[in-house]
Amino acid sequence: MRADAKKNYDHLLNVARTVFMEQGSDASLRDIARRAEVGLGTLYRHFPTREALLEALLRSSFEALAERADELQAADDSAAALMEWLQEIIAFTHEHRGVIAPMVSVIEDHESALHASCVSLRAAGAALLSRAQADGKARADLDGAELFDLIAALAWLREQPSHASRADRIFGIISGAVLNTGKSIARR
Amino acid sequence: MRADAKKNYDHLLNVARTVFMEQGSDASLRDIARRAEVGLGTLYRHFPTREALLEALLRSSFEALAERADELQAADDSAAALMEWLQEIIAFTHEHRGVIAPMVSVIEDHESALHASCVSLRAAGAALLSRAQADGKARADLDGAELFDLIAALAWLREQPSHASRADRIFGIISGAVLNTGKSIARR
DNA sequence: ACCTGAACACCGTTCAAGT
DNA sequence: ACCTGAACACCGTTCAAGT
Repeated sequence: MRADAKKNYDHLLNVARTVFMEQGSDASLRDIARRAEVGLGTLYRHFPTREALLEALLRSSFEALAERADELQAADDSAAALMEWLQEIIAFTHEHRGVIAPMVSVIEDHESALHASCVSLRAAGAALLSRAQADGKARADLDGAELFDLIAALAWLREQPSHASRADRIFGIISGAVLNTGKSIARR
Repeated sequence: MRADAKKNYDHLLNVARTVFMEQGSDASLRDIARRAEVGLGTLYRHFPTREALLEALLRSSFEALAERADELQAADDSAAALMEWLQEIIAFTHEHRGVIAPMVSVIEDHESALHASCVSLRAAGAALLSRAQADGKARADLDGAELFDLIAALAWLREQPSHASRADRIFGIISGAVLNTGKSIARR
C-alpha cells in the first residue's frame, strides 16, 4: 500500500472507532468520511462495505475473545469457564452497540468480510460448551449454533435501554438454561 | 372525521398493512403514501409517527392477544396455557417482522402511541405467569417485565433468517427456563 | 495508484399554499 | 378542515475526472 493510502486507511479506522462508539455500528459512513476529512470514495475504496469496516475495526477484539476461550479451556471449572466467556462476549457486544445484528446476519454468508470472525467466535463458544458437556455440567442437547443464538438474543436485549435494569437477571436465566445446575441463579 | 379524510385514513391503513407485510415494520413511509396515492403530508396528518401507524394497524391484534390470554386463564393446565400464549405472541411478531424493536423501545415511553398496547401485552403475559407460579409450575423468581424481555429476545431472534432452523429448539430452551419442569424439552 | 466529490436514487419531516 | 408536494437535511453507493 502506498504511504498516503496507508495513512488514510489508518486514520479512517481511528475515526470509525470513535464514531461507532458514539453512535453505534449503524452510524453514517458519510459522517465517518467527513470527520476523517477524506473523500467518500476513499472510504469505499478501503472498506467496500460496512461489514468490511467493522471487521477491520474489531478483528483484534474477535481474536482476543477467541484466545480468551482457549485460555478458559484450561480452567478447573468448565461450567464457570463457559459462564465467564459468555459474560465477556456479552460485555463486548454491549460495548459495541449495533454489532450483533450484522454478526448474526452474516454468519451464513461466506462472502462477507465479517463471516470468518463470527464463525470463529461461534467455534470458540462451542468448544467451551463441549467441555462443560463432557463434564456433565452443561445440558447435552445443545450445540454451538444454539449457543450462538442465545448469545445473540442476550446481546440484542442488552442494547435495549428499557432492559438495562434486568440485564443481569436475564443473563442468569438464559445462561442458567445452558447449565445442568437446575435453576439456581441469584434470588432477589 | 370528514368523509374524504376517513377514506384516506382507511386506505392508508390498508396500504400500510400490505407494505409492512411485504417489507417489515421499517418500510418506507414515503412508499406507503405513494402506493396509497396520497400526499405525504396526509399520511403524517393521520399518523404523526411510525408508531402511531403501527398502533392503528395492530390494535385489534394486540387486543386479540390480550383476550386470548384471558381465555387461557381458564384452561386446566396453567403451564400449558402460558406456553400456548407464548407461542402465539411469537407467531404474531414473526408475522409482523420488525415490530418487536419499536415495541421494546416504547415500553417505557408513556407518550408513544404504541405504549398502551405493549403494556397491555406485558400485563396479559404477567397474569398467565402468575397463575402458573401459583400452581408451582413456573419459576417463582420471575416477573412480567422479565417475561416480556424473554419474549422480545425470542421474537428478535425469530426475525433472523439464519436462526430459522433452530427457532423451535430455542423457543423450547427459553420457555423451558420459565417453567419448573426441569429441562424437559424435545430431544433430537 | 489513489483520491475526490458530484450525481443518482433514495429517506423522514415540516410547512406554505391550495381546495 | 383537509390535502398536496416542494423544501430541507440527511442517507448509501457509484464513477468520471483529476493528481
